[in-house]
Amino acid sequence: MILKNQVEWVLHCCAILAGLPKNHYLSTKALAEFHGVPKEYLSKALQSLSQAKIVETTLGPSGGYRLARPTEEITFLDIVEAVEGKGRTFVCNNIRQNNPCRSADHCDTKPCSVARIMWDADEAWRSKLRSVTLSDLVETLAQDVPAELWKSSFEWVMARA
Amino acid sequence: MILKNQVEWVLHCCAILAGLPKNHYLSTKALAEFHGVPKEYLSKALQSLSQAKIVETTLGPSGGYRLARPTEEITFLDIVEAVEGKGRTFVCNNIRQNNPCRSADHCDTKPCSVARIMWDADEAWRSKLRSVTLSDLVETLAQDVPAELWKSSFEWVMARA
DNA sequence: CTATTTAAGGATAATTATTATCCTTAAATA
DNA sequence: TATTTAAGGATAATAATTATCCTTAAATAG
Repeated sequence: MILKNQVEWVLHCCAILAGLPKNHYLSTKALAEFHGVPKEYLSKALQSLSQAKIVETTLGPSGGYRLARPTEEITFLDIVEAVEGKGRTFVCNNIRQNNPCRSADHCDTKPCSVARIMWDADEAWRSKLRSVTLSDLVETLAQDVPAELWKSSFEWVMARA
Repeated sequence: MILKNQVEWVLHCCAILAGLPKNHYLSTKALAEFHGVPKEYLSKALQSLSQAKIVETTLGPSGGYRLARPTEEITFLDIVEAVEGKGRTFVCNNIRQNNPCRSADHCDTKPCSVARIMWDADEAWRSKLRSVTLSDLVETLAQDVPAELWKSSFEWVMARA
């Protein structure tokens, strides 16, 4: 069970968009080139972000993407779910219904115990992702990325935004 | 990103094995029939449990599987990892290395910030699964499953164990 | 000793999900 | 008007999941 590589891509894209000055847009082309990923396929992932209202777009030259909300109001969960979907990692097929000892009219009152436990773990995962915002990420990156590289990357982006 | 259906199967199988008296084994055939799942494929999942030392086996008539440890010492994480592997759900391809502003000899000191956050969420998931044992599951099932069905299921199993 | 039952594991096939690529359309803009 | 862009449809390539079938060797019952 592995997340799509698009998740990694859009998280990094959002980090870049987070550093963009107001009223600037960055194109799929620039984002794909910056991260060294295929433009057409990245485009699909960015469309998912757009549908999820995490980014907004404009067309034409100097068009592209920008964040739709302040960085403090965009969580990792928002971004991950936009690409990966909101479904749970554990799907309960209710195999307890196949128990040969069950009467045909047996009716379950609660979800399966196994599923409840697995879903609790899912929720712990979600909860953790919900607790981290893009703002937090930018803060961490600002500390981790050498000042030199931080500056040149910003300039690279601004030459295209 | 969805867990294998084998995860659901083996969790239910372990619940059944947890109710087995000492020195009894239950075969793949019985477990597959009880849960209404394909015997051959379930067998692969049970082999994984065996390799993970969660269950132990014996051959021949009246052979099959039994738990290798007390129920309090088998966690959901043990079982899930046996089938699903121990890898993380987020794989970092380190796309920051593709940043065109990087000098060729640039060397990262820490793992990528994005990955660290995603891995924290993975760990929250694992941690939750590690906190629940087979013993806990059996306790919950004992409350959820009607006494009638509980009894008849036990008898069904014992007729084959 | 023999026939049967069983788990283990190899080989392979079918199905589904992921990872793309290409093309058309319509909007923005220079 | 020509160019640039996102959106979205269609399709293909690759990989993961979900099986099925077969052989081998160990345990056991007769």
